[in-house]
Amino acid sequence: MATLSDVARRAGVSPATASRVINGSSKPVTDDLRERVLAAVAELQYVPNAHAQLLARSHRSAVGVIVHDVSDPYFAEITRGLQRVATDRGRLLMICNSYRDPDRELEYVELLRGHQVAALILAGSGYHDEAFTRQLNEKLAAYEATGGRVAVIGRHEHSGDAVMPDNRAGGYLAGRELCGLGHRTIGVVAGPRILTTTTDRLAGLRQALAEQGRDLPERRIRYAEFDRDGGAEATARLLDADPELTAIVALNDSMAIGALATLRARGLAVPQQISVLGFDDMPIARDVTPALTTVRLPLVDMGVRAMSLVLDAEGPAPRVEVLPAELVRRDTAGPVPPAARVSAGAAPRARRAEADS
Amino acid sequence: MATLSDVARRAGVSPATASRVINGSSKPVTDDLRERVLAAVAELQYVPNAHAQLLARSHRSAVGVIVHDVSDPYFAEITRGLQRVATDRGRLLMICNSYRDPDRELEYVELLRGHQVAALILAGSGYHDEAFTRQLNEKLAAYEATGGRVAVIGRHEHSGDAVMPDNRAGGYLAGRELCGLGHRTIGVVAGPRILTTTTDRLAGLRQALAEQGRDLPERRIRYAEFDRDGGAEATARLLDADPELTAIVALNDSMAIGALATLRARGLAVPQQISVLGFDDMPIARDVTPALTTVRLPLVDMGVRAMSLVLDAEGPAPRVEVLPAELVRRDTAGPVPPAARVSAGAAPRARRAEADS
DNA sequence: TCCCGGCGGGAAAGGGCTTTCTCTGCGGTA
DNA sequence: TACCGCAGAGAAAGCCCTTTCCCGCCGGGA
Repeated sequence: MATLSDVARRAGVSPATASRVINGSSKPVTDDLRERVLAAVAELQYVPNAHAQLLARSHRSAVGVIVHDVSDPYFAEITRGLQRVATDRGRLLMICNSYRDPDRELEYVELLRGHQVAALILAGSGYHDEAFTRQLNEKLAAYEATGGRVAVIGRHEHSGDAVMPDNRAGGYLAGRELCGLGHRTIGVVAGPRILTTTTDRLAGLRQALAEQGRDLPERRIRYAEFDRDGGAEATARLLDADPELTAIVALNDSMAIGALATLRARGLAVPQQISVLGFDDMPIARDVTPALTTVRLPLVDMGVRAMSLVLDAEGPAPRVEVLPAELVRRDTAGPVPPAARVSAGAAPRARRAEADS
Repeated sequence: MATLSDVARRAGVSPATASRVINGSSKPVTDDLRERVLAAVAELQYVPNAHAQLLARSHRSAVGVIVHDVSDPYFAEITRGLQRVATDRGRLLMICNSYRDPDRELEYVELLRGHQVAALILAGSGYHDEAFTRQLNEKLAAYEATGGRVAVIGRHEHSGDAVMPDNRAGGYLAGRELCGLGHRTIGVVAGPRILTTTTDRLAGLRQALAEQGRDLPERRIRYAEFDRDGGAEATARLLDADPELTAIVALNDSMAIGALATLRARGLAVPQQISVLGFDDMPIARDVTPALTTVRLPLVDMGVRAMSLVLDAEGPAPRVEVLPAELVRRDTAGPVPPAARVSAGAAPRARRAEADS
């Protein structure tokens, strides 16, 4: 691997001059030397050692991002927003997938700190886990103490800058919509209960139902992985336990798609026999059939805001931006089927029997 | 930011000793000193500067990956495979999105070289572009000359190790399936014509049709972006020009989903009135309605193979692994509708008229 | 003619870490 | 008791850059 002094030697100049030419330093260099250096660079296919540069320059430029999984559309969209701003400002992004493993998350904070990132963005749900939260906060505090900037997306645990989707309001929107359509027996396909995202969305849902004088019993909630297969499985369990369900709220769109798959397999017509509501409005939501009614979160915008927060000069107080959720009506949510409206027992049961055959 | 010498000073030892403790060097250190160092590390929240480490150690460990876009399911799956192997071997991955911009691709090769990656993996389609191909090859050659390992996935341009999905055979499979179902007027929704993936798949398709004594005229091909919206748009153009189409082959699943959307909007029933075939078999393919008939590529496995190629000791000749494509029959491809079988003109035209109303 | 200012270039000092080499001090053998 | 060998710790030499500081030289003004 050619080094700067190789280039300098070949060009017959000092490393200092070579460096100045290569980096377009403000210090003037005669055209003659400049050309010789450039020629040497080309001949040797010289590429500066990024680590040596980072070490020599003091200013840090890259930004670290920790997400659950970039290939999950939820995070893919957020990342798109992060990227957009980062690219505009000439920042490099280092993206790490924690796969929702708290330990890995902690490790990545260290790793990114070690890589001297100028800022750190954690996206995804927080955990109901005191010990972990404390550890993470300590690490983040230590990082901030050395001048690092931190922002979180959708996580309560950090006391600093944050972009918060209004999960609770979103849950409320879902609940109100379903109540408005006359649904009374609503099942929930939820993500892991340790995630604050799950509990926040549930809380909003509960509130909407409470306003109608109803509650959401635990037996109508099934917790599973926050993905397609988790949704399919949870829906199956829900249906087995409670055949008279007229609506299912999935706490994210991936789960909703799984729910749709299970419903289709069981021959239940959506929305004629049973309604489904998703959450997030990821791009594929409009392309499933029937197109998914869901609660939209401004995912890309969340990324944009978070990156701006972290790159812009620090404001006075910790800045928290709450971004609103919005209901997107498509084709999976409809009025309660007439049979269910009359009796909450007999008719749906018959339906189930026929569906499972 | 605490440095190693801060730790050493606090522990009352030399930096050398501190380094040995922290890295678990083979050189023995007394328990007393070891504990003092560890305590100092904890108190100072010390994290080694990764750049300084990389600079001081000679051996390179990270692997660079250049893909079109990780959030595109095609690449997400490949990346999953890459990750799996990399994680098993304790390698860090640096993933870069080129967004299919050749210049950016070139830049990323430099960037990753500058970051001293031990190996480089380029995934995605090659380009029909002599100049670019030559430039890329030069850069890769220069990198390999300094001991870097390179593997490409699905790209012809590189003469070294490669993992090649059998795009041509896949195209052939698609063509044969449709011929077998009796289709004679087949439209193609293709990706950018500058991509070798597009032309390879088309070539296979042509070959299958040729065996039945048919050809695939250019007017039945529409080139667009390799994504959902590209597919939707190309399908619309295809239908406008050729209403008597009984089948559409989309050259990847994203485009197929776009095609389905357009068909739905125009009220054409799939597969009763028109069949659709996808390509890749990305995870969502089974969840659209009707579930997508498609040509499966072993995406995760492609990633696994490529990473293994690059991390395993170099074999003698450049190793090229061709991975087979496989037809997955689901619900979007059916026999030619009776009307079309009789007349290739009148009936479908009527159908179109009704659909557009 | 002399001096000064400024420009273009190089020497050298880091930046934070690893690792070889060297040194000290101890126990053991002759 | 003198010497050897080795274990454990430190000194110092890089790794490859950037950047400050300094030096020599040239032109211009007095």
